[in-house]
Parts: sequence; structure tokens; C-alpha cells
Amino acid sequence: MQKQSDNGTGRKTLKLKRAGLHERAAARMRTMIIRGELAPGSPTQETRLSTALGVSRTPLREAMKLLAAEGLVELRPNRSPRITDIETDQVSELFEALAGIERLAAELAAQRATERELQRLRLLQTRMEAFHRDGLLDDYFVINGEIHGLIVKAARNAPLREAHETLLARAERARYLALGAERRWSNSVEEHAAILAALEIRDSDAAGRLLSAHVQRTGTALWEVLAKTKSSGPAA
Amino acid sequence: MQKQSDNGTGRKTLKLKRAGLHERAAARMRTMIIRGELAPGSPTQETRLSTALGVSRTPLREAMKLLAAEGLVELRPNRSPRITDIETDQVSELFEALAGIERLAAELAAQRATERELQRLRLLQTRMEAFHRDGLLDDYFVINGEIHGLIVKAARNAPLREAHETLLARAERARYLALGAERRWSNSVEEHAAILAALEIRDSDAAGRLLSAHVQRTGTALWEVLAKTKSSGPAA
DNA sequence: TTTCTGCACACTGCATACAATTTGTTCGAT
DNA sequence: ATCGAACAAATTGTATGCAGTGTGCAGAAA
Repeated sequence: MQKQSDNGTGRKTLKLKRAGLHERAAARMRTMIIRGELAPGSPTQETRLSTALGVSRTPLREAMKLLAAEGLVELRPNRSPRITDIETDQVSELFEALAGIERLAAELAAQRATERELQRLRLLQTRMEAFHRDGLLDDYFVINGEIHGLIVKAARNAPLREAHETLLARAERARYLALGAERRWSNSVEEHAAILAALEIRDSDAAGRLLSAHVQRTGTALWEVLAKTKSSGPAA
Repeated sequence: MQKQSDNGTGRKTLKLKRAGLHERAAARMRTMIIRGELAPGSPTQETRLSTALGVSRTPLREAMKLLAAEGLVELRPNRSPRITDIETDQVSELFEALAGIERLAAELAAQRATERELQRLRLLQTRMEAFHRDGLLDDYFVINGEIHGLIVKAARNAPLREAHETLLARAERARYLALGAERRWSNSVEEHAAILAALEIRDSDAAGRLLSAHVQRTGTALWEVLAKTKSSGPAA
């Protein structure tokens, strides 16, 4: 998801081969946190992590600052940075905020999207529908993310885009927790189609409303799954 | 503005006396950048700044990461971090995004604000009107910021609040550039009154629309001032 | 005189060493 | 036996030193 787009901070880092050691460390940790490989609340010692990642403490600390800004870790004075744990109510807040941002993005995109971008959106929509028919979860997810990202990009608003990226990192994390729980594929695909239609006729209001509702629904769906898994079993 | 609220990253740092050296450095630089004491585009050398602030390079570098996440500086590989310069079009983008965020905040606040918060909003409104009558610019600004902050806080959404803080730091900077240029005091006060009224009757839509428009207008007003000062004189 | 190439300097990036603060433990007192 | 205080071990915060990389200047060739 961030391998070719950017590093989550809003700055483009297409080739992260020569991207500074701390950025690579941050990227590694980001994916590790999102994938749940680092347990929430685990006392991440600097020395341990630095040796594990093969870097020194200095770049690791800098990477921590990055991740802290994204809300993935929480640093306290003279204490090990804690991996931010996913509270179910925070998830609902997160998607609520995300919905607001994407609403504005859709409204702006409806006015500013180029024909080329609309064309690409149509292509992505077709592909997503294909993946949906074939039941390919991962590919569906990738396309879905691309669509949302493209809409935000089409809004032509850098600060909005950065805010979106930041929140998205956290949302992606929650989404990973509830992996395979997206039972509302069909609904989601239909909603995307409606959004695309609104964008094509340049209807700002409709596009914003539809996308906002779409994100909200995704959030509540995730929330339900998380609430269930939390009550039934802590999932090993 | 951040002396008792927070450090701009969304995390509360009420007493910054014992807040880690890099955070203090970041706070210092933040205010310096906002106040324009550090020229945009100036090549901020690490050694020079570190000696100037009386700290070592390590915490300074960490502070830079913080500021970079807030969009106040822009770091390139193996190059001095550049102070982000304020492009007029970026200002319009900034307030556009800010308007979107505050719109959602107002909508949520209309539903969730406690009586206590509404009461405080009324108090602040009265005070602001008083300052407006007496022509006290600085006090007006402080109250104005408090009102907007309180509305966002009343939305009860942490991620939204953080995003708001981040964008606000940059906006505050632009606002400082156009200092004393707020000729639309009267309008602004009236708009605030209308927003408060909408919140009191719990009208989400109206509150959101009004606040969004209010922020947008502030942005365009600033944009006009900046465009003028940029064309006439580069301001020393 | 102009341009291209090579060298030297300066600055950033990283690692390591040192200082300060916190935490766990043990000993003593009540 | 339990609570408290002081000490010790560990861990974070900070400083400095070293290496890699980019920049600017100077000199030589066209």
C-alpha cells in the first residue's frame, strides 16, 4: 500500500532504496505495526529494536518521531514508546474523521478531476468489480485503496491529502485486524459505482455525501467486527 | 497559542519544563517559524541552529522530524532542511482543508456539545464582541482561536482534533504574515454569532455550513492580503 | 574568455560513548 | 510481616566523533 505511493507523511518517496536510514526503519516499523507483528502496548526498547532492524539507536529514535506523528506509537518522557493500541471507540472516531476528509475530497474532486483521472477511476472501478466477482480479497483491497487515494489526489489539495494519509495509516491497521471480515463487498462495490457516477456528472454534493456515507459504513462494519472479536476471543 | 494548550502534535504537554530537550527545541523553532523570525527558504544548518538554541545536533534533528511532520519545514536527503515557504495558492488550499475539517467538527459538536461547553462558547462570544468593540486585536485573536479550538474539542473526535492542530500551525503562520490585515472583524463576529446560534439549536447542517463558509472567507481574505503584499513589496 | 573536470571543504547521516532518569530490589525500621 | 527508603541495574536522553555525500571553487583545456 505504501510501497509505491508514499511514506505516509505526505512526501513522495518513490524509490525508498536511497531514502535515508531512518525512513526505511520507519517504513519497516509502520508495516510491522499495521500487520500486527508488533503487539500493541509492547514495551519497544530502543536497543532491542535497533539491533533487530540492523540500525543504530539514532535513526531509530528519529523514525519513532515520525511514527508518533502518524499516531502509530505514543512516546512518553523517559519511557519506552508504546505501540498505540486500537480501542474500538477510537476506530469509530477514526473513520468518522476519515469520512469528513473524504467528503471534502469528493466535493473538490467533482469540480477539479481531469478527464484523465475520471477515466482511470472508471478503469479501476471495472477492475474492482472483476476482482469482486472472482472473490480476490487482496487485489480488491489494493484497488479499493487506489480509488480512494485517487479521489483525494484529484481534489488538488496538498494539506488535505497529507491529513488523509496520516489517518489512513491508522485505519489500515484496524482494517488488518478485522481482515477477511469485509462481508459487505457487494454493497461497497455498488457504493463505489454511485460515487463514480456522481463524480462524472460533477455533482459535488452527491459525491461528498455518498463517499462520506460509504466510509462511515465501512467504519461501523469494522467496529462491529472488532467489538465481536474483542468480546468473544482476544484473537491469540 | 500553544503555550498552555498543546505542542501542535495533538499530544498534551501542559508543562513543557520537563518535556524533553527536543520537544522544547521544536516548540522554540515552531514559534520562530510562525512569527517569521526564520525566513522561508533559509538554509538552516544543523550546527548553527544547535549552537543558537544551546542544544546538540541530535535533539535538534529529532525536533526537525517533528516540524517536518507538521509541514513547517521540508527535509531533503543530505540537504539542509528548508523552511517551508508560504505560497499564496497553498494558503487557499490550507484554509480549504481547514474549512472541511471544521465543518465536520461543527456538525459533530452540534450533536455532542455539553451544556457546559455551549455556555463557555457563549461566554467567549460575549468577550470577543467586547474586544471587537474596543478594537483589541491581540485579545480578539486569542479568543477567536479559543472558540474554534473549543468547537473542535466539543466534536469529541481525537483524530479530527489532531489533524486540525496540525493544519492550524501552518494557518497561524500565514495569519501572522498578514497581521493586522483582518479588516473583516465585524463580519467575522457576526458569523461567529450565527454559528453559535446553530450549535445551540443543535442544527448540525447549519453549523457545519456556517463554520465552513466562515473559515473559507477568512482564507480568501488572507489570500488577498498576501497576494497584494507579494505583488507590491516583498516585505523586507 | 568560457567550459569542463577534479579537488577540497562543508554539511548531513549514522554510530558510539556518556549523562540523567526511572525502575526493581534489598535492607532496615516500625 | 509490612512499609519505606536507599541503592543498583537498566533504559532513555544527549553529546560528540567519524564517514558518506553534495557543493563550490579553481585550474586546465578548448
